[in-house]
Amino acid sequence: MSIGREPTIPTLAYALLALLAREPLTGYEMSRQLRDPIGFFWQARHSQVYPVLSRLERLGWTKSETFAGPGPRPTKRHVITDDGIAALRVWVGTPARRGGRDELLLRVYASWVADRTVTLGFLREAESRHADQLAVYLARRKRAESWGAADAAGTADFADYATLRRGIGFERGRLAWVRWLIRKLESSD
Amino acid sequence: MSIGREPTIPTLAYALLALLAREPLTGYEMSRQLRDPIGFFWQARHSQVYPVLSRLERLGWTKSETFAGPGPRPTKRHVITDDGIAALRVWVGTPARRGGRDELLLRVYASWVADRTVTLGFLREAESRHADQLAVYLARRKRAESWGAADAAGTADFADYATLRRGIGFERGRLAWVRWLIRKLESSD
DNA sequence: ATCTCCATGTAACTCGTTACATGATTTT
DNA sequence: AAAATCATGTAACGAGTTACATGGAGAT
Repeated sequence: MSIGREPTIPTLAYALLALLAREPLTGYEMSRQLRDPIGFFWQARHSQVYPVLSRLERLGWTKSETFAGPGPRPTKRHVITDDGIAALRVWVGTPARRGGRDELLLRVYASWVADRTVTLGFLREAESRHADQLAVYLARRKRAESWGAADAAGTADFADYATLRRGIGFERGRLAWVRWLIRKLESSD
Repeated sequence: MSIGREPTIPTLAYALLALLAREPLTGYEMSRQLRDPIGFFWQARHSQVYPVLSRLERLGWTKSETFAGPGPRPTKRHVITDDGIAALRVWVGTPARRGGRDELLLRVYASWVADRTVTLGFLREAESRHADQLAVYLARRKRAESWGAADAAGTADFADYATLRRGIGFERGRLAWVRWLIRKLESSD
C-alpha cells in the first residue's frame, strides 16, 4: 500500500506501449510514427518520447537491448513485457476524456472581425491541405483493403484500418464543411 | 546575439479576444464559455484564464472596469480595445497548425490487446455520448436558423453558426464510425 | 559542400490541470 | 443543511515545444 500519490502515467506512455505491442522499436522509430501513421490522433516529439521510455523501463513495462548504432550514443531497441501489455489492456478500458483543440475552428469563430479575403484565404489553404490528406488516407485504405485488413477484426492490422477509416471520415467531413463555408462567403456580397 | 525576443502570445489569448470581440465579459463568464459554447473546439480552466487576462491588459489589448461583486474580491468586466481587435484580426490570417489529440482513437488503435467486451463497452459509451452531443447541437442549429443566422455571413452570429455546423458534422461522422466499428466487432465471432 | 536520415539525450521554457483559498447568494 | 452559482486569484505540478548537443552514412 503506497500512502503517497503514485505519480500519474501520462497518456503518451500508453501511446508508446500501443506501438510496442505491435513490434519492438527504437525511440527514434516511435517518434517518427508519432508524426505520420498515428500522428493523425496523437503526436509527440522525440524530446518527449525518451524520458517516457526510461520511465516505462523503470516500471518494468518494457525492456531494451542496447547495441552499437549510428550517432554518438548506442541505439536501444525497446520490447514490451507481459506487465506492459497488461497495463495497456487496463488503460484501454478506462474512460477517455474528450475535448480537442482545433485552431481552424477558433479562427473561423473569430473570422468575422477580419476581411473576407483573409478568411477565404485561410479556408482555401485548409481546403487543399485536407484534400491532400484525404488522398493519402484513401491510398492507404486501398492498400489495407487489398490485403484483407477490413475482415481481420481483433488484429492490430484491423485496428490500424479502423483508425484510418476515421481519418477518412474526418477529412471528408472537414472538406465538405470548408467548401460549404467558402461558397457561403463567396455568394454573400 | 541575444535580441530581446518578445514572448509568444498563447492561443488562449486569442480565444479570449474572440469572446470579448462579441461582448464585454468577466473572467468567470469567459471560463464558462470555454466549457460550453466554444468548448467543442477550445477549452480552458479559470486558473488559466485569469493570468492571460492580466497579460492582455498589460498589452493594451483589453481594459477592465472593476466594481463590487459577490465573493471576497471585486468583479472585473473586460472590454476589448481597438488594438485588441487589430491583434485578433492579424492572428486570424496566420496559418493554423493542426494536429489534435484524440484519446478514443488511441484506445481503438490499442484495442486489439483487450477483450472484445471491453472494447465494445467503451465504444457503446462513446456512441451514447456522441448521440447526446449531436442532439444538443441540432437543437441549437434549429434555434440559430429560426432567427436567420444562416444568412448573416460576416457577422458573429454567422461565425457561431458555422462552428456549430462543424460540430454537427463531427458528431455525425464520429457516430457513423463508432456504429460501423461496433457492427464489425459484433459480427466477427 | 551541404542536406537529410539515423539515433540518442538534456535544458529551458511555456501551456494546461488540479488543488488551495475565500465568501455571499440562491437553489435543492 | 448542503450544494451549486458567482467571482476572484495563487501554487504545485505535469504535459508539451523549442533549442542545444553529438556524430557517422548516404544523397543532392
